[in-house]
Amino acid sequence: MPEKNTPPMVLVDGSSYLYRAYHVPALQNLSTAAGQPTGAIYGVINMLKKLLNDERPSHVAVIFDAKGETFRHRLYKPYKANRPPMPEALQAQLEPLYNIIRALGLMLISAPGVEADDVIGTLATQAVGAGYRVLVSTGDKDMAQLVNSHVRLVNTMTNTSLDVAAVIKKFGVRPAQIVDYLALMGDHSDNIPGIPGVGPKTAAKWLHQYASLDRLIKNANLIKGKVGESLRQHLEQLPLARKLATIQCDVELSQTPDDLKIQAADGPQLKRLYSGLELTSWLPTLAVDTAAPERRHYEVILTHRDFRRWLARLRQAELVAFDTETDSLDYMRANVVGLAFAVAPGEAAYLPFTHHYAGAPEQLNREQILAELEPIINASRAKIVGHNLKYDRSVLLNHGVRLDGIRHDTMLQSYVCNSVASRHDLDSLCEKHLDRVNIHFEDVAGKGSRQIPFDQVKLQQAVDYAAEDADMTLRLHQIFWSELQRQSGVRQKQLYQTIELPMLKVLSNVERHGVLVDAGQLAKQSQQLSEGIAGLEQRAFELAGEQFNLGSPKQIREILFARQNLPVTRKTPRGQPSTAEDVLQELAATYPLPRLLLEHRTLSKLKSTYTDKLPALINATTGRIHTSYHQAVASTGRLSCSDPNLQNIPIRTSAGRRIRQAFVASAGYQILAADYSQIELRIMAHLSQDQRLRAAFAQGEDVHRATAAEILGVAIDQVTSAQRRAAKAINFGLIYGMSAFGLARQLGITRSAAQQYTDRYFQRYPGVKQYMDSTRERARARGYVETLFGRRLYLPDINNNNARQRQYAERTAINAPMQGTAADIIKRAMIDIDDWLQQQPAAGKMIMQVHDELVFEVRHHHIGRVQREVVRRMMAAAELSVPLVVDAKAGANWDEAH
DNA sequence: GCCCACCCGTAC
DNA sequence: GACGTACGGGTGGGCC
Repeated sequence: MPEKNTPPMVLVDGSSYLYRAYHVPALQNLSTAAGQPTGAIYGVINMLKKLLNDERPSHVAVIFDAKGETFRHRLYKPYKANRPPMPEALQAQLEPLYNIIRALGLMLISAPGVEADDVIGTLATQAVGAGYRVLVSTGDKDMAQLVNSHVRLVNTMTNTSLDVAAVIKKFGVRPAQIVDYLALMGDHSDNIPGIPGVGPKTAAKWLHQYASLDRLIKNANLIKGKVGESLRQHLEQLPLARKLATIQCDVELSQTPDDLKIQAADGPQLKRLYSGLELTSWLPTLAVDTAAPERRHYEVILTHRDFRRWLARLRQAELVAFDTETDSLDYMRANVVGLAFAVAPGEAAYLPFTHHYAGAPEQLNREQILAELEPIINASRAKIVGHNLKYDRSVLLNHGVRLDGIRHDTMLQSYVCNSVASRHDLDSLCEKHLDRVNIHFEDVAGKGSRQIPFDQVKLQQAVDYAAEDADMTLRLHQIFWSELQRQSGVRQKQLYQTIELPMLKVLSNVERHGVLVDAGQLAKQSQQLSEGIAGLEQRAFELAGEQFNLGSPKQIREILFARQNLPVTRKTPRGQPSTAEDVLQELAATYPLPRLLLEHRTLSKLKSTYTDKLPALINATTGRIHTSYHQAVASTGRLSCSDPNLQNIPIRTSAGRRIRQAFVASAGYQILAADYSQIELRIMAHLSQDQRLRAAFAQGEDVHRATAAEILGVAIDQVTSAQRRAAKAINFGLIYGMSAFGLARQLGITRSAAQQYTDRYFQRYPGVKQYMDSTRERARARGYVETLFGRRLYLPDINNNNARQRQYAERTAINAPMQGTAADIIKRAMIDIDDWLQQQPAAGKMIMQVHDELVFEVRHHHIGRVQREVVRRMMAAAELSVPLVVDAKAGANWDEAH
């Protein structure tokens, strides 16, 4: 019996592919500069590649019709007589196409005197006899006669597949009746006449009624009506038509099924062929094409005997790709449902523990097996490679098992190789780097309301999915690791190994410890906010003269600009009148309603995003909030976090700060907050080496005040608060690559005034000007910018002809080195501090990172020592040519610690 | 009911 | 069009 899990044999109807590709309009003009047509080649090879990727066969033959007469011509002179000869443009593509197929390591068969159909029929029959599962790839419906429980048709173009049931559904007859069905209908393209007036419906109906052509012929007299008459008139042609439609399954061939095993591809030959045909888009895929023919051997581990065998393999392996399957995305609540390992490409296993559904087999004991595995996954000689192992580490800790033997994480590898890539999840990386589409979680577990937890997924599917993920992780590691080995990747490799990999564990510790929030306090605030919101609503309704939804920009727009005819000063990117904060702020000077809307927005934001949301996220077991830090999201190297986002807790307004008061410490502890002062401007001073800016920091001046004094030409102690505010806006604007227009808008001044400010700034700080110019220039020349520690940020649009996109890339080029270097520095500090804190577990824990700030929960009597040590280590995280200043303060809650 | 774009606002 | 990096809430439209 062919195993469902073993790779299939694929028999490709090359001729059917060839004609279809030739007639694709988009491919018809494809040719080399010298005029060699290549469209059909391109189309056929693409379809083949897709087929190989989709079906992953172990054996393949691509079969073409050869020249010359066949037995069908001898039986029936007019056979295929109305076929025009092969067009010259197609003829010319045959030899190169054959050569590529052979170079790909695939068996090519073109046997004179035998039609492709008969070759396929014969091979399929022999292969099934030898125990293979066979897929016939074709668009030709005649082949449906070959279908049985071991043979399926696949249509690569339409992505459909026909098994016995599908044949019955599609044609209304069983595969064995297809020949009779075809004989009744005839085949115009082969010039075989059918019974006039008989189409698919009638043919199927008759065969349903009489089971076979023979019995139909015997009962032809019983058929009524015009078609019955027609049948009786053409009865004598049916046996011949049947013979012509029957695929021969016993022709003489020089190949046996075993000969069709995929061979190693000939890389150099493929390269020559692709280059010669100017199919340059395929050159980058050569690595995939020429990879050793894929072996896939995925096992399920259900017995102790199998487990022992795999344990030995895991012990022996230099690297083990590892993945946990769980019942939840919440890393604090998730339970391990099963584990997947890969020890070599294609060699993977899934070890299920707790799959339960009707008929699920007995599985090994989770706790016992995890205990036996711990020496491997927690070994000091780390050998575990995984994808986003922070999650797996956490989940295993839920079972008391440590996963600290982490050697590599492919998500972090992808991130350091190219942080700009939009996504670094396993599925995306497989598509991008392995040129393959994985089984997605949704494919096995469903999505939305229909999603089932992984422990209810059938083992068969779970093995395919989980083992594949481990397998792919190992393969991705090989790709990324060789990229990082290259000379050009030396700094990224350093960054990966000394910053990103160690950060994984630090963040895991921070996440798992969590943050204590006072739910009672927040509930009280929610209540007060509700009252405030209700009051504002009432007053707004009175002013508007009608009720409306204050939370709907669309309705606000209607009330303000249509009903009350307030002036439109700014529009949204979609051309709608903007109701954004600064616009309402301006209108509030003249009209009463905008002020109410602003206050309403502030209050409802605080309520919905913070005071309502945070208590809902408290973990029932720990009583604390456990956020998720994302280490591979922000393109500059910063962290981000979600569920909840603790990096945007309000601070600027007093109502907002009350939320910070709810971030508290447990009994006997205090909150300690330590933040870098002006770190990005200091980095700008360091990177630009501007003398005046460096001097300001060296002398410990208030940098915004100093900037104001410089550009306004006043003494430093004469700077007014408005002047300082303007200088601060300029300083921030510089970091963000802001234009004079943006500065003008920010400060509410004219564009020319803003231009004067920036001109004056660059006059006084020429080093900064030079640095900005050279950064843009280098970005244009190299296509990327980098941080002090070698983190690279690619800027594909830096030379884009579209001014908008190009300017956007230029602003990123200015901002990324500063923002990114700051991110590198605080990460270095976190690693160092975490290391130190691990040695004094009683002193306290790191609980949050907010870009330039670290927050700790520290035992009372350790505060002084921890504060000194934290500040010292943060300052020592980088050696800049200006001082790195850290402010720190302890308090009963996060607000007090500022 | 689910998904997504849009607008807006919070942080650094 | 015009200031970088994030996350997320509410609305409202489209889709099933």
